[in-house]
Amino acid sequence: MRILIVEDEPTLGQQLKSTLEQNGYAVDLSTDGEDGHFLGSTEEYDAAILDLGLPEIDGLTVLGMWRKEKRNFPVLVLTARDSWSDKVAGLDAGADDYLAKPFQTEELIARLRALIRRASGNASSELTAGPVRLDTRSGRVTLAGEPVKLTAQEYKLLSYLMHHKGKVVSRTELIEHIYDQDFDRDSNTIEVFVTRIRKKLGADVITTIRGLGYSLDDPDEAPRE
Amino acid sequence: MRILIVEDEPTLGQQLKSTLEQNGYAVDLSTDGEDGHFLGSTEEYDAAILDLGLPEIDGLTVLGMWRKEKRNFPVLVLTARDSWSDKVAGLDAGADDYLAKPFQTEELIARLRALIRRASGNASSELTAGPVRLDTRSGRVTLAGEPVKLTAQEYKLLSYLMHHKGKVVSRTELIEHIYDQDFDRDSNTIEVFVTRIRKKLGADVITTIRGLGYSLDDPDEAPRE
DNA sequence: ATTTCTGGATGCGAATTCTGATTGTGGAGG
DNA sequence: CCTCCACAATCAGAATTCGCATCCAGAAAT
Repeated sequence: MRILIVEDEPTLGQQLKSTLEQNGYAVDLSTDGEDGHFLGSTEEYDAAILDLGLPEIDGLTVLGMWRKEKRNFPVLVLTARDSWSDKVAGLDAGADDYLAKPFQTEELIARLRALIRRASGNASSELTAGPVRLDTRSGRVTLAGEPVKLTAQEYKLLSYLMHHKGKVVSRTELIEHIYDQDFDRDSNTIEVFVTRIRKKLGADVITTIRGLGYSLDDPDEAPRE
Repeated sequence: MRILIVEDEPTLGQQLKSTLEQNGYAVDLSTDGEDGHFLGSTEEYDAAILDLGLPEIDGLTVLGMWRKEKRNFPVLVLTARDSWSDKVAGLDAGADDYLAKPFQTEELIARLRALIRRASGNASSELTAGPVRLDTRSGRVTLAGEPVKLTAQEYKLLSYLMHHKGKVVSRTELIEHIYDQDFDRDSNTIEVFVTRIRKKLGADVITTIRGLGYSLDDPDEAPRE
């Protein structure tokens, strides 16, 4: 985990840096707003600790710029001030947490952990197979980056296959997982939907294993002979 | 957005509930740990406010159980105690934020907003999608700069969609997140409100994915990769 | 008391799914 | 090497489901 500290007071900054490093973080320390903003814009951090009382550029401004640039790492704001209106302003400006000086280092560490944990919680789970990409979180499918419109059943079928990538899935298994309750077993809907998916995503996405079922393989992972 | 409050003191609990409701949240209130834990386990919340000093079951225990059950909504912990060691314990138990009693309601609201914002992966309190802009701080919505008057429910629905921009959101999910506990789940209100929002903001703001739900897309957002 | 808002009902129109028939294909056995 | 057969793919029309607009009554706000 990589952390950026923007803190103008050298003693505190250094102390924080070494404490965090002892806790297993990689830390960059910047002592003024401009430099700090630049680092946050160009490097990849898992979180930032930002002092509001900076010389030259104010901390809130730096935060605002990051957010405008779509820099979405969580930011923990430090401030000497303790009025709730400042806290509200900071939180609404895009800060994720707030800590008033002076503080216990343990509390800082705990809050930082909480921030990072929370931020990693909404990583989108993506399933890929060749050029096909399915985001289970947003329910979206793309083919080579281009969004593809799938109907409800098409999506369910593809989703099941992608969750079992590389495995041979029988027609029965598909019917059981796509339809609730019992469903007319001798119907060829599965074939129909496989056809339709192939039309939208390319014929080679789903492989037919004659007599057994279908399988979805990732050409990137299975080196072809 | 739907919030769970677990607070044993009835006066404070009721007061919080009505304040939050005035701010456009759907709120369920529980006055003891067991019931609170049950609600948090079975219903869908966008955040919870949890008092640590509960009778019978301790707040930290409730929190621990939720986390063990993989209930990942953000939790804001309230406590009368003010020692940092308690804070650290709370945060490490899986709390996402911490507020010591007594507190300013404004700060609570601001922290709650920040929690929900971050939980949905948004950095800024200004949510935009094409010409539509929603300011979670003021509760205002503009279309191409022009202010638009939305009713309470319209705002709730739009707000939820904008917090989950790009995601396909089912009707069930919408009902669960903009209404509280007791509400008739099979009614067509969602459709009605979607229609009304489209009338005010333009038909193309909300996309229908037949059989799956609705999704709000940002045309400005370049499809990544 | 008046106006606005909410939530449920209804019927229409359209997109989607299903059915059944037909055409296509691989491979085992002659 | 060819044939045949079982299985798979495709197609088009039918049936169904789903979503939308509209309306109305009761609730809530002003």
